[in-house]
Amino acid sequence: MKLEGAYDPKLFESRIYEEWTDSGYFNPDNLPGLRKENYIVYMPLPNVTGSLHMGHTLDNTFQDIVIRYHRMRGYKTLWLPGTDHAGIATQYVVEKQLKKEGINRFELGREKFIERVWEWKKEYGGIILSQLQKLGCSADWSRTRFTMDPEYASDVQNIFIEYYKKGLLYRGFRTVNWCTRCGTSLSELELEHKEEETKLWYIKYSDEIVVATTRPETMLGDTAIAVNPNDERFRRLVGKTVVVPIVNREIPIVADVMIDMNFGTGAVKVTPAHDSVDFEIGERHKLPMIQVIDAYGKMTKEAGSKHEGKKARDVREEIVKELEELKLITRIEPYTHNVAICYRCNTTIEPIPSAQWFLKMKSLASNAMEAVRSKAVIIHPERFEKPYFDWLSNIRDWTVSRQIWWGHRLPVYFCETEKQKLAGNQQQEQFVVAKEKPKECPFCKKCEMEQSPDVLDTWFSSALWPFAGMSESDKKNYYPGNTLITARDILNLWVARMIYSGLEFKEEVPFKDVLIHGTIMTKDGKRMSKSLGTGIDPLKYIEQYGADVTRFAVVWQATGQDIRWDETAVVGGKKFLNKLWNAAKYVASNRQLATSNQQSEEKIPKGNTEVDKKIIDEINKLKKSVTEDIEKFEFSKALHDMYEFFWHSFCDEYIEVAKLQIQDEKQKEETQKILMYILSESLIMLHPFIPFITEVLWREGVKSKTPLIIEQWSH
RNA sequence: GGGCGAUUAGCUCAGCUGGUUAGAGCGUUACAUUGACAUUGUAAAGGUCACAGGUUCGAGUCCUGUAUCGCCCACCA
Repeated sequence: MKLEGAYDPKLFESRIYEEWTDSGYFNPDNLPGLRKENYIVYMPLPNVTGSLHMGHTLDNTFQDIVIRYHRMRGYKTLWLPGTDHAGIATQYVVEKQLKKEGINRFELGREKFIERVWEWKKEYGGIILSQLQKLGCSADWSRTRFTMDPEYASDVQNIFIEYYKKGLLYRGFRTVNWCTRCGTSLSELELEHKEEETKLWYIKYSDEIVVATTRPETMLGDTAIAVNPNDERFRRLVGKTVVVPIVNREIPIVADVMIDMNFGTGAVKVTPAHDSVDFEIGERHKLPMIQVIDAYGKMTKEAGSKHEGKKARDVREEIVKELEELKLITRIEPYTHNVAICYRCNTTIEPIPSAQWFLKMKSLASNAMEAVRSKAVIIHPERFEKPYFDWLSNIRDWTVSRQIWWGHRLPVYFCETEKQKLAGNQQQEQFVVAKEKPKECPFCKKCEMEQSPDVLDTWFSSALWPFAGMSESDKKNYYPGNTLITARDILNLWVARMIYSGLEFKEEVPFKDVLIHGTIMTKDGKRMSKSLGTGIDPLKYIEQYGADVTRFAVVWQATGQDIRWDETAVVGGKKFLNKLWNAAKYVASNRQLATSNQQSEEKIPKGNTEVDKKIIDEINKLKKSVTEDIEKFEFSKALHDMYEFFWHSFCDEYIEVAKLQIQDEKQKEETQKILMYILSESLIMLHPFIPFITEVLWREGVKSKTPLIIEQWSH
C-alpha cells in the first residue's frame, strides 16, 4: 500500500494481523535467529462466558507490550492464551438459557446438560479470543488451551490424585458456605458481602445466661454456650450446663478464646452446624452437630415436626414469637451487619454441614509466602505483598468440591453397597481415589462403583495453568515462565494458588514477576459493570478508531493508580497516530536511496549541525530510558516520553529545520539519513505499544525487508 | 473494626531519592497556515499543589494529625 492521505487504521489493521499470523512469529519455535532465552507470559484466562471489556484491554495490551518487546530483544517469546471453563458462571449462563425454554437442568439430566454447555462453548467460547486478536495480541494461538480440554482434564485429575497421595487432600464433613440457589458449596473467596439491616435478639437461656443473636432460628441446633475464658462474669459457670429454651436440650457452657467479652452479653450460643466459627468451637470442645437447616434453606426433621420443611427465614419469626410468649426475649436492638452472598447469584449464603473435599493449606501457603519473601516471585508494586501475606497467613483449608455439573468431575469412586448401608450418614462412605473406575469394588467386591457427582472448584484447575494440558515437550521446555500481569482482584484467588501449585508439582515458582495494574473505572470513579450499565465497551473504540488508538488510550492513562476512564485520551491517541503517519509520510518522501540499503555500515548517523547532533543525542537517550521503563513495567511513562519526543522534538523542531537543511546540497544527504534514522528508531520503540501502524510504516516508509515484529530492538 | 490508595490547572492525570518561574493530554482564547499533518503551527489564559501543625537554609515532594472519596480484608455472634 502507498503512504498517502490521512491515517486510517481500517485500511491495514486486519491485513497486518493476518500477515503476522501467517508468519508464525507468535510461536517461539518459528522465530528466526539464535534465541537462547525464553520469555513466557501466562494470559490470565478469560472466562468462556466473557467478552472483551476494558479490564482485558489494559491487561492484554500490557502483556503484548512485554511480549513484543522481548521478541525484539531476541528472546524466545511465548504468550500462552486460553479460556477458563468457569464452572458456576458458565453453568449459570446455560441454566438461564434453559429457563427461557421452560426447562431446568434436572429435567434435562446431567449428561444432556453438559452436552448443552459444550454446544454453548463451541458457539460462544471463542468470542473473547477473536476480540483479543483484534486488539493485536501476539499470543501463540497454536497453543490455545481450554481448562476442560481432555489433556488438561487429565492433568487436573492427576494432580488431584497426587494431592490425595501426599495426604494434602481429605474428605471431611464440615460446615461450609452453601448457596441454596446454586446448590453447591463455595470457597470463602467466592463470597461477597452485602450490608443487611436486621435485629439483635437477646435471648434468655437461664437467669445468668442471656445471648445476643441475629439468627434465632439456629438455636434449635445449639449444642453449647461459649464464653471467654477470661471473663470473670462467667468463670464459675464454665463446665456447668444450661437448657436451650423451646427444645429443652441440656447443653454445656464452654470457654473459648474466640469469644469477644465486649460484644452483646459476652455469652454466645454455639451452633456448630450453621456457623463456621461455631463449627471450629465445636471441634475444639467436641460438641455434637445438629443440622436444623437443609441444603435448600429449609428446616430439617431435627428442627422439630412443627418447623420441618419450612423456610429458615420464616421460622425465625415463629421462634421469636414463641420466645416472646415465654418472656425469654429480654431486648431487641436494630443491627446492621454484613451477610455473605453468592458471588454469582447474590443468594444469601447458608452455612450448612456437608461432606466435601478439602485441601490442606498450611504447607502450601507457607511455600507460597516463602516464594515472595525470598524474592523468587516479585510482586509489583510492593504494597500488594501485604494482602497476599495476610490471606495466606490466615488461611483455612480450601473446599475444592462443588455440587454443580459443569467442571472437572472428581476422580473418586464410591462403593454403592456401603453407601446404601450407611444411607444418611455421609461421614462413613467408602471410596477409591483413582483415575479410572476400578473394575471391582475393593470393599464389597460386587457393586458397580459410582463416580462422585461433585466437580472441582474452577480455581483448582486454573491454579495449574502454567503447565496443565501442555504437550510433554512444552512442559519441559516452557516452564517456568517469567511474568504474570493482572488486576488485583485475583491475586489470591489465582496468583497465590499458581505459585504453590507450581512449587508443589514442578519444584519451581511458575513466574518471577507479578505485575498488578490499576483497575479501569468510570469517569466518576464507579466500578464498570455490565449489569449496572456502567461498562464502556472497548470494541466500540477498536471499531471506530482502531486497535492502536485504543491501546494508546489505555496505556496513556494506566499510570499505576486506578483509572477514571477519560475519553479524551482516545482523542489524543488519534491525533498522535495521525501525526506519526504524516511524519513518516514526509520522511519517506525524502528517502535518500543510499540509506535504504540495510547493509549500510553506519547505522547511527553523526550529524553535521547542532540540531542534528541534538536530535540524535536525544533519541539515543530516549531509547535507553524507554528500555529501562519497559523493564520496570512503567509503560505509561515510556509512552508519554516517546510522545513528547516524537511530536515536539522531532516533528515540531527537527523536521522544520531539516526542511531548510535539505535545501543545502552539503547537508542534504546527512539530514535525510537522520530523518530516516529517527523514524526507524521511533517505530521500533513504539511498536510494542501500537503495533499495527508501526508495522505498516516500517514496511512502506522504511522499506525494510525484516518485519518490524522481529526487528532487533537495538543493534 | 483493620489495612491500602487518592486529594496538584475547567476535566483526566504526571511530578523518582526535598532545591531555580509546578508539567502533560483534552478543553478554552488570539493569531497564522492550503508547504508531511486543519486530527496543524505559534502564543496565551488558567493552580495559595485538601486542611492544620512540624522537620529543614529550602517541602507538592519527608513526619504527625484532621477531613473527604475510593478499594480491599475481617469469625464481634
